[in-house]
Amino acid sequence: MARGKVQMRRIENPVHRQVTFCKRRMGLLKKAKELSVLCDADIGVMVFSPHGKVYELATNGNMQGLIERYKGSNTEAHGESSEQNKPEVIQQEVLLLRQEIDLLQKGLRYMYGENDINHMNLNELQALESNLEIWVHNIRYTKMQIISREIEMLKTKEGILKAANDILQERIIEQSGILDTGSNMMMPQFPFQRTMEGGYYF
Amino acid sequence: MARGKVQMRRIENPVHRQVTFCKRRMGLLKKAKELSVLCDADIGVMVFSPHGKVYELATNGNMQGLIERYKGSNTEAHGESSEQNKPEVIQQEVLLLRQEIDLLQKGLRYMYGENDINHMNLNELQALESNLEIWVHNIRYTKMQIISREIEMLKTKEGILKAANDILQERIIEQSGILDTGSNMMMPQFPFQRTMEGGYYF
DNA sequence: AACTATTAATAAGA
DNA sequence: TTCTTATTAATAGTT
Repeated sequence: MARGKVQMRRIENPVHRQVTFCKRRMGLLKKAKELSVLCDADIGVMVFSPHGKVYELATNGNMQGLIERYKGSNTEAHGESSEQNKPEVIQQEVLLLRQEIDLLQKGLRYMYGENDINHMNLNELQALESNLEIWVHNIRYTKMQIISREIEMLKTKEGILKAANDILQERIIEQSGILDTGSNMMMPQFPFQRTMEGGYYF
Repeated sequence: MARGKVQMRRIENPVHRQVTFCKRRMGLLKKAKELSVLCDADIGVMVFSPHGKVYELATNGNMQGLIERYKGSNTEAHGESSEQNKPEVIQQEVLLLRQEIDLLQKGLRYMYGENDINHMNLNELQALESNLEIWVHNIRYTKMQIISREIEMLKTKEGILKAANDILQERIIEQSGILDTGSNMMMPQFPFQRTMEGGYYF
């Protein structure tokens, strides 16, 4: 949609294809989120890259729930479940639990749009409370993943620099020996003391 | 995207909402098809209207297949078998869901004191909601402080080590000059290249 | 459902 | 991957 039309066929150039995949995938998920928010719909999107990687979006934060719901609506339409010979009671239970969660999460969204909380009953509010923690947990988990990655990378850099330090120091000692001077006295105290090697309190 | 921006929140006017739902739903499915064709990806989209109607798209013509694939990619990481609907698996799922709910409810009760949630009125519940948000926020804030401190310290250490590197390198160059040998040729390439200087996504 | 004035998405280039 | 920009595509409000 820019700098020229694009033909609706597979992009042959692999680089172009990858770039477009990345951009349009983001666009698609954004559109899905918008539709969900604007129109109060639950949406699940699964994208399978040609290399097998999976990208997903479940606007209620629970793809399993949406899948259950999808299967439910599907089998209901056909009047029966053709494949599951399993204890249906338990499966039904999972379905109900997930549907409940879906509903409650939907209620949560009202909280941030308008104050429709006043129109919810005691049970709904109770469920909403439980959901807040789940919601917060999901966000927190994602952030923690990012932060952990960041810290790991910083630690790696630290390790590399320390190794570099050690090598450089050895070199100085070597050369000092060759010089045979008292210049060691002036040598800075490297590597620096290590501190704070303890765990991280996530 | 036309005749004025639209706020990203639920459209209150039911007619507008319905119209937008229809238009954007079509747009979403179109985008999904395009992405699929252009980038050779398989895509599944499930849209659940607020009234329970289901709209779907499976670019390979088989949503069940995509769901299986999704589940497979999800559980492969955990090394589980491909049998998703084994009674044991489902039972386990119910157990986990229940435990999660139980845990959250315990936390809520603990937070509010000894009061049983079931005996609370609307106002109390609303107060509880506020408290929960504050509570969660405080925990998150404290953790962020700790993590920020951690990252700051790592960065400081990095800076110190880099500075040390520079000094050591200078020293080597100096001493090499005194030696007046060709040993520079063997000098390692320090300091190491800086990479990953990007921001942190808190 | 059709029509457009606008906004949003994005292809190409850097 | 990310940013910018020139264009096309999507769509909000209207008819």
